[in-house]
Amino acid sequence: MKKSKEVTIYDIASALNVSPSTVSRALKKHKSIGKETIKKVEKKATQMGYRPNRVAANLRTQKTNTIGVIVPRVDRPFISTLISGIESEAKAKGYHVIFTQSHDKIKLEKENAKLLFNYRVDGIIVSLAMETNNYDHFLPFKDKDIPLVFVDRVTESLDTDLVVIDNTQSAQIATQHLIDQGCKRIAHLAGAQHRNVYLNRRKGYEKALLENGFIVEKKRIIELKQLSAEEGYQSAKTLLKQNPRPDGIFTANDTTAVSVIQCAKELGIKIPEELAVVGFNNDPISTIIDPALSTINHPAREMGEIAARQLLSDKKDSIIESSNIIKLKTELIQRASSTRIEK
Amino acid sequence: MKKSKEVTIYDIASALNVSPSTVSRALKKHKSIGKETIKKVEKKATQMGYRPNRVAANLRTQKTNTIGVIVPRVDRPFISTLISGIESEAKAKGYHVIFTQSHDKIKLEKENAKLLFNYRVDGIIVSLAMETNNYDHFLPFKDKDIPLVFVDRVTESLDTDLVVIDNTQSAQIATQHLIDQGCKRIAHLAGAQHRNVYLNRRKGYEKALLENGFIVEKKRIIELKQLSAEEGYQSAKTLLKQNPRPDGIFTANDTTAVSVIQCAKELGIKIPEELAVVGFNNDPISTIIDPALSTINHPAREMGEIAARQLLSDKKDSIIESSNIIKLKTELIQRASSTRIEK
DNA sequence: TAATTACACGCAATCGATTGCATAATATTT
DNA sequence: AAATATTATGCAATCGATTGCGTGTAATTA
Repeated sequence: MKKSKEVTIYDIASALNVSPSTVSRALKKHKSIGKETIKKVEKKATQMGYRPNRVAANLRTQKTNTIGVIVPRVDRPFISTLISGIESEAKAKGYHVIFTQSHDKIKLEKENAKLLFNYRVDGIIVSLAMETNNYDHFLPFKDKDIPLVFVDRVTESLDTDLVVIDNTQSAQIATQHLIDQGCKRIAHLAGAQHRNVYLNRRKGYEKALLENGFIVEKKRIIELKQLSAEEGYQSAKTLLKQNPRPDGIFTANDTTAVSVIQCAKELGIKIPEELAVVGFNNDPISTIIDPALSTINHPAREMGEIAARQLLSDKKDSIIESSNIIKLKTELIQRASSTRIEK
Repeated sequence: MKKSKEVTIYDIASALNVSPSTVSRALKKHKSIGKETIKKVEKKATQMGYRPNRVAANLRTQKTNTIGVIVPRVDRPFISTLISGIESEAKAKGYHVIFTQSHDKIKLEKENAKLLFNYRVDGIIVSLAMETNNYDHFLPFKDKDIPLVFVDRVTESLDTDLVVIDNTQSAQIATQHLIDQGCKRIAHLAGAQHRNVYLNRRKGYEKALLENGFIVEKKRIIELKQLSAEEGYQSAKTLLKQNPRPDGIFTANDTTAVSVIQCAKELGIKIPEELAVVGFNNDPISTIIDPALSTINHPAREMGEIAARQLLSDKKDSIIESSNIIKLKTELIQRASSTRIEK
């Protein structure tokens, strides 16, 4: 198999007896090049099978038209939808996406940040690993003025743009909803408390309780490291053995909410009559579980799109050096798992 | 905000009074460089905050250490897991991944192929768009001897490596299972028949029927364009209104299988007693639906890993110019939706 | 001591496209 | 007709790292 040689603008140039600069400009339809020449060059280029070498162009222009993405892992509904949004928006603006996974490990997150930097991406979008508690690996980006946007799992410590939802308010609404449905003993399955999203969801839960004259009871709050199905199931067991038993549970994600429902079903506890459940994320599984799960809809795709838009918006123009915190709206989706009172 | 200047090997060189080539080699721990010098250079490099410019290196070496990926869309369990596998394996071999989505449109697939080519990726992995029926946009890769691997939704027409599962056999096993459970009238929700995966699943379905002395009835096979939940629901309605009604359904994916179950439940049809259902993919929803869905487990992550491994394996060494078709094993996961006879 | 080998490093070209600064040719204005 | 503007194109440096080839010095061998 013969590998055909790379065709460059030099080849086109000599075939046409013009200079490489003319070819370069012609291919960009630069106005200083004659119409005839442009046509000639374009024709020859396709005829010779020319393909512009972006690597060379990138080196010269100091721009790669590529953005890097670091997420915990792509095989989760929220993240894959988020990424899909990022990719769509980036593509619309002529950018490509290099994505990497941290697998929720700070070590991998650091490595990825380094590699993306070395690839000279024009910006990066990050959703932090569960583990991450130090943010120095992002400093080189700040130092070089490379746009950096955090999404969902964020930190404010770097003074960058943030795209988030109002976790506190969402959780408060979810909890208030349980209260409105007549729940008296509401438990909460929380996530790692050093991650803003889970901390705020817990805060919202507590806020709702307090505003309604309930007390916050420690034994009704369980913090889970990963919010996995297994953890959810175990915690549900613990909670549902309590006496008196919780009659409502708000969980920090849908995965654990589903586990709660499954566990309750096994124990013969009726949902929503004896136990009302509200999750968070509006994952596909929330509509499949029976009874369907009430949950908070997280606008994943929009978050991705906005993050990309924010990243690629030309900040240089504006004199204001603001670090925006963009908060997107969520909505409570009420389904059977929490509907005791008909609307 | 002052953007700090790029530090290059030239800067390190002049700071140390050595040549750039020495710095370059020292950073690579080239054996022809003295130990002392290597240490000096490394120290200075970190001290000056040097970050190698991969773009420049890529241009010079004609290698980008990047592989491109084109998939229909990432926000599906199978695909996101596949990608996760690709990324993990690629990373382990020092490669990065640029991924793109075709959204099941050939036009986008073409654009993506072009862009990835222009970025001079070292190889690409593709899972075809639903629409794609012409493969010329991949010829430039073949022409330049850039490794090209198709996964799952493949074509044999380009004589490349393929990573697939045995769809025919899997479908046959699934259908045979329904027969073994006593089903007499087995229907099939099929996917677009010009895509190998769906064609073969249908073939396997038919094969099982014929081998058991059943006849293949057209009215029991419905071809769906997208295999979406809505399509699945509508088709289920159609099938379940037939007289006599099917007592078993094998669907080309889990999404539609779940729709079938939901539809049947609404119609008061008992599963699995009156209707046994088997899906395909082993998506998360298959364990959430009640009754749990029997399905074919698709080794998504392994497929991604193997595709990447295959792509990056050094073919140059081997004299044999084989285009491998790697077939991975699947397994039938029997759950309640099809269990009439206790094992 | 002379000759050979090993070691450590520098020179300069190269990868392919871009672009500021000429320059030549033609067109327009005065 | 001379001066100026416009149009079309070329020259050559540049982006930053890599690498084949060459060379000077020190170490080893005959």
